[in-house]
Amino acid sequence: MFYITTPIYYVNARPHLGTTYTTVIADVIARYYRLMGEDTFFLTGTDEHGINIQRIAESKQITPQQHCDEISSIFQETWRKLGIQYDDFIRTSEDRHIKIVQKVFESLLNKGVLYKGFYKGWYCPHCESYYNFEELEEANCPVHQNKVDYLEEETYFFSWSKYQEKLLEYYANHPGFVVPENRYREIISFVERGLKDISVSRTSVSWGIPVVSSPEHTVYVWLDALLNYLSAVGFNSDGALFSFWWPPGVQVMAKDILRQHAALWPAVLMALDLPLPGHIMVHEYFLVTGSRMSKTRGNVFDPLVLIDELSKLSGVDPQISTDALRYFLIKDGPERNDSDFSFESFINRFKVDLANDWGNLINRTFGLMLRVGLNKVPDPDELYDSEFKTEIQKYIKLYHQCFFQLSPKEALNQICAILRFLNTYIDIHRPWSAEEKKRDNCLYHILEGIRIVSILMLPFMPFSSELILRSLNYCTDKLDLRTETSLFKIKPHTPIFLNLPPLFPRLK
RNA sequence: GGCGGUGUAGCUCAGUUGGUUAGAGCAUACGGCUCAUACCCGUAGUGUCCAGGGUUCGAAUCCCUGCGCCGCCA
Repeated sequence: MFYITTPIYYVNARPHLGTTYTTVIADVIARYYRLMGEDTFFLTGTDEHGINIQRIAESKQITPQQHCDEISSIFQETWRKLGIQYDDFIRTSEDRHIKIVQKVFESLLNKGVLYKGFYKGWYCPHCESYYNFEELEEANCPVHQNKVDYLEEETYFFSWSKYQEKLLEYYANHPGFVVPENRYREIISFVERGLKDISVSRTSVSWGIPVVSSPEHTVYVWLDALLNYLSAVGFNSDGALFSFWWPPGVQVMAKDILRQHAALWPAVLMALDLPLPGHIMVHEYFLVTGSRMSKTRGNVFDPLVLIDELSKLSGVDPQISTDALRYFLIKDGPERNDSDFSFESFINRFKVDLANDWGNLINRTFGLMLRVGLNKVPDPDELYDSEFKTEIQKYIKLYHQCFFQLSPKEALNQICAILRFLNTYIDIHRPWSAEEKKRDNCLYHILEGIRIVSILMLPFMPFSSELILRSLNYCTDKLDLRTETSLFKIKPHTPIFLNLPPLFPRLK
């Protein structure tokens, strides 16, 4: 049983490379677990409340709900095109979510971890937070430089401070709770410096979930948003479903929301007496020539445009371009450090790894078979190469370890190592000039290597991997990664379809 | 200003609890191959491991100081 989530994305903008990266990571891990035979539940969705959305809708002269419907469907469409295999897509404006949030709010009230107080100060609608006068820059928001309003409002506070010690104890007992380790240390240090109770309701925001016992309040967007992880799996509504999936094994996100997920969210769960997620997995940012992607800078990349561009350049099917983008994101994405994105680096990855190494390996193998008139898997004549086996098994083992350590990037690097090994293997055995038996033996091993790489590649590049496996006449239905990657499973004399055009054509 | 992160080859990065000549990929150069998408394979490198000091038989690794960049907070 494995439950994995992405954050729900705020509907103030369309999907971009950053949200795509987070979602692809989660999808890769989810696919991996499914292939490992686990029951897997992958959740993503959209976060739709708050004053920002209210204002955007006003400026577009539509209702907030209309605006949310529009953006939310763009997210769903984008993920579908990127091959994101989510099991559920939750929206915070849905009834099922609203009801749970309301129930949870009341139960937190009953438990005495929420209390009424007053919040006052200068409020920035973009930050959704208050500032002291001294913090303002020329009476404007220090972050956004826009006008701030003096507000004093009644609000509910969550007794975050009560959980400080419990959180620290939990971190100490669960070293892998936040991954990677530098973020784990960061959150400990944050909590050690002291938690202040935080406001979890607003009276000034109408586009939100009303508090049942006090309907002039709406639930603060952060609390609202975090609770999606509960409502999607039937907390307080479907006990069997909930106890089956809870808690999440992995929750993926970018570093900007570490604090909410690694300190606030666990405290809320503790208040509800619920088990905490296994791992909060944090990644870094994509940069564009050294600075952060943002709408105002105008340097935001749309994943669908990138796919389109690649297809135009290479003439490949959009599904292949999608695979290429997924590959690029995992291979070059900011798993542990911020990293620069450029269209050139994307194209370069396509050329070097996919066209030259992976695509070409298949092409040269199939081409050779065609040339010598083979259209079936050749017979190795019982001469299985044990060094070949040992070498590949070594990388497969590492591949699993990398997934276990939540590093899809490193897992992918193990596949690349196999590819290099296979290309070298052909060069050493020279099947094009070897006598027939040796030639067939070599080709058998190479085909087996291609089969294994395709299977290992399934979480990363689902479309192309399936295409290759199908041309090897290899059944991919309910494929189990654990059993299907044992060596020498490809059967001699199986007819294979060699007329596969270059999957990743070389670009000019 | 405080807290945290980070600084390793031209580029992107890996370096496990201190332990021989500091590694990988890309890019570069040279050689080989010619089945293949002018691909692939092999060889070669180059490094003030940000700087300075300290601990140690021994430091990229631990400690102190400074500098650069990033994030969060004030």
